[in-house]
This record gives sequence, C-alpha cells and structure tokens, in this order.
Amino acid sequence: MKQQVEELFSGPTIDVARRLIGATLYRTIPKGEPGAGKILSGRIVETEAYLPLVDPSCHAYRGPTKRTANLFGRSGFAYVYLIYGVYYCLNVKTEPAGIGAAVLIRALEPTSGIEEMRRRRGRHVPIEALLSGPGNLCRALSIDLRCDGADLRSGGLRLRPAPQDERVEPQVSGRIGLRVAAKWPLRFIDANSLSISPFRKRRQRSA
DNA sequence: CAATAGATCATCT
DNA sequence: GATGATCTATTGC
Repeated sequence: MKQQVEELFSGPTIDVARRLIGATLYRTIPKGEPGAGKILSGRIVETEAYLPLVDPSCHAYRGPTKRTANLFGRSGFAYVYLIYGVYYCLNVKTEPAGIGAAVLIRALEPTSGIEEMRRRRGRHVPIEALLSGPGNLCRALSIDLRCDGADLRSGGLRLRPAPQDERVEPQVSGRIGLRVAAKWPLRFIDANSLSISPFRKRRQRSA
C-alpha cells in the first residue's frame, strides 16, 4: 500500500492529475475545532494540472517565492494558498524537488463525515455539492494554510489511490477561472459524478 | 438561465 | 497599492 501511495504522485503532472481521479482524500479534523478527531473523506472527481516550466497559469511560473515554496519541494506534499481573500485551494505537489508544478483538487464526492461537512458548509447543502469547487471543498474539510506543506502520505490530510477495479477513464477539458492558458486540456473529471464544479464563463478578458 | 458585484487578505510589486 | 487557479446572492431576460 505504501508503495501504491508513492506511485500516486510519480510521473509527469498530467499523469498524476488523471490518476488522482477516483483517489480518496481523508481529512482528520484538527484539535480545537468542532468535530475534532473525526475523519471526513471524499472521492476525487475533478482535478487540474499546472505544468512545470511552460505554464503561465502555474503559481511556480515566475520562480519560487515565500508563498510558493512548497511548489518546489518534494512531490506528494500539499500546496495550499488563499484565493480572492476568501477561499483556500488545495494542490498536490508533483514532479521532482526543484521543479514547480502541482495538481489542483477541484471537487470530490463525499464518502464519510457528511454531517461535519454540512456543519461547515450549511445545513441544507445537497450532498453532491458539499465538496464541489476548490474553495468549497477546503471549507467543508477545514483545510487552510495550516495544511500548506503537509505530507499527503500520512497525518491529518492524506490520499489513497483508487482500487484497480474502481478506476474510471477521466474526461478532459479546458481549465476553469483562468485568464491565460485556460484552453489547455488539463482539466480531468469523472463525467459520471454529480459533484463536478459548474462550468463558469471564463472571466472577462481585457478588450 | 446568464451576467455581475462584492466579499476580503496574503503575497507580490 | 494591485492582484487573484472562487463563491454566493441578486439582478435582469
């Protein structure tokens, strides 16, 4: 199993993005907040690849900074950042140390801990929407900057690959919410899932 | 259904 | 001082 987890992070970023579809993310609620110690989980149904070197939309594109330090570390660790002052986004570091690249986790299907997710997202949010969207899933799973740099092989935030017989062939599309390189075919989804984040019209480009 | 405004802050210029 | 890998509520058709 340990070997299988390691293989989850290996190889080119695009391969990892595909392979993460169907994998399960486990989150243990930290001490000091409601539901501490409870384990929430979900099955990944939507990812986006952010490529090394050539991708102007990757946060690593302009070289390492304090914020993006973990994008240049070892694979299999988390890169978490705050977006629009309001939401957090969870990424899985890919590629060897020194090379900045990652996979953004965009949506999951809840598999356990539904009530805890609802406590954070809202009482009457439908199950399929609880972990749909990168900001929403972080809120539901209590993921924030504390998780930046976390080892995804162990600890309170961990990944487990999909069993062989549960793997699905992901569908490919352009990325969401970007101004540049948005059309690159780097978004992967389990088309059968109801938890895919909605397609939004691309943000207005300057005339 | 589609478009848009506003929330709100760590990071970078 | 400007900028977002977002989301929700609200408006208008």
